[in-house]
Amino acid sequence: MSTQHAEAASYDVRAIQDKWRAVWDELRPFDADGSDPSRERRYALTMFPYPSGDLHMGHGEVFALHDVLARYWRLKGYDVLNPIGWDSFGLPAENAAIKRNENPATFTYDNIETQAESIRRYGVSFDWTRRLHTSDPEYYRWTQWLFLKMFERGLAYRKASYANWCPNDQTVLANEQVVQGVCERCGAVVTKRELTQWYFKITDYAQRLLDDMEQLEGAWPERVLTMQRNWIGRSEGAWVDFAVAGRDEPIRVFTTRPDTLYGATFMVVAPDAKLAAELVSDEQRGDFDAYLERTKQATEIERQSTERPKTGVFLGVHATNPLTGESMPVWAADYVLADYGSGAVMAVPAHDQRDLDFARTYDLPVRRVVDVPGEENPEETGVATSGDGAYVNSPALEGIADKVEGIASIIEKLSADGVGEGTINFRLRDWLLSRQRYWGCPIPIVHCPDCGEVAVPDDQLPVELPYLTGADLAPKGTSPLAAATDWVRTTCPSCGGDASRDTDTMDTFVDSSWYFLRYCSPGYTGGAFDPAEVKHWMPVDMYVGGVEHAILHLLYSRFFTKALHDMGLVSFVEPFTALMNQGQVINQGKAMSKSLGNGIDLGQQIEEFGVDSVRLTLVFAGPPEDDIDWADVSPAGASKFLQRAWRISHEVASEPGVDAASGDVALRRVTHKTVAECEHLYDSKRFNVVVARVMELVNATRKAIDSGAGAADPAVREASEVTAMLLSTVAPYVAEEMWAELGHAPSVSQQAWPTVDPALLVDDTVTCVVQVKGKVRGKLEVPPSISDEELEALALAEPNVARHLEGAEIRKVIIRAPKLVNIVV
RNA sequence: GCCGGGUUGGCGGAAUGGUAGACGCGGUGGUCUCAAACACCACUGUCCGAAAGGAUGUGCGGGUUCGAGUCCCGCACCCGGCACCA
Repeated sequence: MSTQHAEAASYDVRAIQDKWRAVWDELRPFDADGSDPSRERRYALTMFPYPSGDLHMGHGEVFALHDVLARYWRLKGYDVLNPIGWDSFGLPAENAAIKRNENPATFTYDNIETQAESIRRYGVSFDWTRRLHTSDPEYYRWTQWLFLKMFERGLAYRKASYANWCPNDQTVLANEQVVQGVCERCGAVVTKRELTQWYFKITDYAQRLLDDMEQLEGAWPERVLTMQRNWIGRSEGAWVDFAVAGRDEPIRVFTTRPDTLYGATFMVVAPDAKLAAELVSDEQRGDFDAYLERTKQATEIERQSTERPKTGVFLGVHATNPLTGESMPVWAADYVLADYGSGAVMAVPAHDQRDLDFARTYDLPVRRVVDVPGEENPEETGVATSGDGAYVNSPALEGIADKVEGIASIIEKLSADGVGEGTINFRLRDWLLSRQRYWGCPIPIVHCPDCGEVAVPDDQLPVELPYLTGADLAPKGTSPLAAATDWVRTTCPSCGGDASRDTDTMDTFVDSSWYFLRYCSPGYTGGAFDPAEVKHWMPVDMYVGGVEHAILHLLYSRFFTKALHDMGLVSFVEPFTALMNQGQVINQGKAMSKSLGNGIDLGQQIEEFGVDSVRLTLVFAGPPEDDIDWADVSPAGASKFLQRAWRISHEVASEPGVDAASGDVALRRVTHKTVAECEHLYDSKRFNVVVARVMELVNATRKAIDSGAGAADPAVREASEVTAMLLSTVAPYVAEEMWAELGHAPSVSQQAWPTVDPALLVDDTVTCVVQVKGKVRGKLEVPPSISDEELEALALAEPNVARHLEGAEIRKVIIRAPKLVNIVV
């Protein structure tokens, strides 16, 4: 037999890729059906790509992992929706267009065609009939429609505020797009600009975004839920009003420690909050203006640094402590943030480190009101205390030594006096959605001198982008659309007078906040989506994508879904019932980068090893969420295995349709156990282990052919057919080829999941481990039905066990028939 | 600082509280070959031993249990998130 192997048969990787691709195009086995409402459905979704150049390794991994599940679900008989599209608005296309003196559509749609071709070659089982691009007017018409729905309900509004500004991209950014003070996209240091911008009122949904995470617990990665919780930043406390002499409005502050109110010795207001400018006295105005100017110059990085010494300026006014009636100086300092809480705080230097640092810098009084056991007086040590302890200098809290109780008690007192109330504050800010760039969805609003902000009527949507090219797109700090004067000039839909269009475009995250709904009915013209189709397909059963969207896209999509729910447009409140974050593909311990020269090109790997081998390599490397170091894996090994698997199908010597029941029982047991176990493994997303089980099946089949039942045994055919089916989820081309070798008509991906014979899951004999004092001293081959008594007798008779029992007294025998006996001496 | 996740051979990784290291990579030896490649077979945690067998072993220290990689307590280190958020 070894002579045969010396010229081992093999399949032509490239030929079968071309062959089966054509067959799939003809058969369309991956289009979602939807015609039978009683058939159970599954929605598999992968984060749609941005059309930058060709696919890279990261795409290769997401598509491979997500397709395993889609294909498994199809084998299980579900009607599977597995759509693909492009997130095709965005800056890279615009920057390329400026450089090449083109319109961004050229770059965008060229890249989309390149990627589409690569994805087809990659054999992903997408339903291409539902393909969409967010930059198509037929798509963004509905993005505008949804914006207007938000506008109608007051969820989209315009306000003047200090916004994050990226000096490189020349546009404002949402908070979510500023990471540690730099632009999430380009890395430029972000500054602040006062601008009037559009916002979505995501803060209205803060509590629900938090509460509904309960539904996602266990189905979303814990770290993503944690990130969202951190980002939303719920904080319980109270607001407290401090009266100011000569002013009607009090200074309102948010505090989580109202119980330390007796320790408040001064107030601090954010310099860039309106309140500061209102409060400042004439004598202090010069100093304040200078300080405010310095604050504005500071970058987000500088502003957020905790290392920086505290600075501030006295505002020349005093506020009154509502509990003690004491007069407290009011300062402005940039350690207080304008857009959190009310932009003002009561400073309790003894029990807040920041306040203490400030107090020591400007020689302000420190008064301890909580005596924390084992901790020194903060005034002397310079270390603020925040723990529980007996309240001191706090008449209203006498006898209380518990923080929770103290807080409740003070809130009650403040409420009774009408100067405070318990409240909840969030870190989450409203979503700034305007962008001063061209290649995005125009905001469908007309500004009328008489009527104000007027929605563009439905029948006039979409508001299409004017065709601009090259230098006309160059960032100037204002939207390029403003330069298209003919486009801007329009009439007011309300009064018919002269008016102008809004010249900003939307953040591209708006486009992607609802695309999963559009997939359900991509051609629908009666609205953004057909409610009946959405009801049928949504919510998404598995969403696969990178963790970098943990708080951007995923939070926004959750918000959109809830808003649409409240509008009565969808029946569910969470769009993605399960989420999987694939790891990164790295090389030699480091992220791939041009500067390191360690990049691995997906296309090149496919050229060398073929699609199936690359996909198998990515799936087999480890758990889906773990990073893959390309230096640790072996696409050549994957190739070898696939050839081995195929060769078996080539050697099978029985006819299709032969009854497996007469086949070799030992091999049949392996086959049926593999099917049963893989089902469980797929369901728990352990695809790497699925591959390992299929490898074991192939090994067992090889052995049966070479030194057992032989290639003509029906069990060998059964094993090979199961191998082809399981393999079709990971390596679709070779699986089809095997299926054809086995004499079947395509497509293997449309076959029904094999039926497991429960009788074959039980072995004739099982290995029983015999332990003495918990250590393995012998093994027995016993029938699975063996009784405890029989097993104990056999165990005690085992020679090596008997040797270890010599001279010892048996105290207890634990029997877990038929697998284990533990003898305690 | 707060929150979340992790730590298993040379490497990637398997293990409903019951044989730790499945499967693969790499390595060693062999079959085939004039030779090589391909393929196939065997071995491969560490230490002692010719073998039988024994000792030891899942980041560290304790605990629960007949039995712990798995459960509980404490600690170290690594990765990720948030952080002048009052």
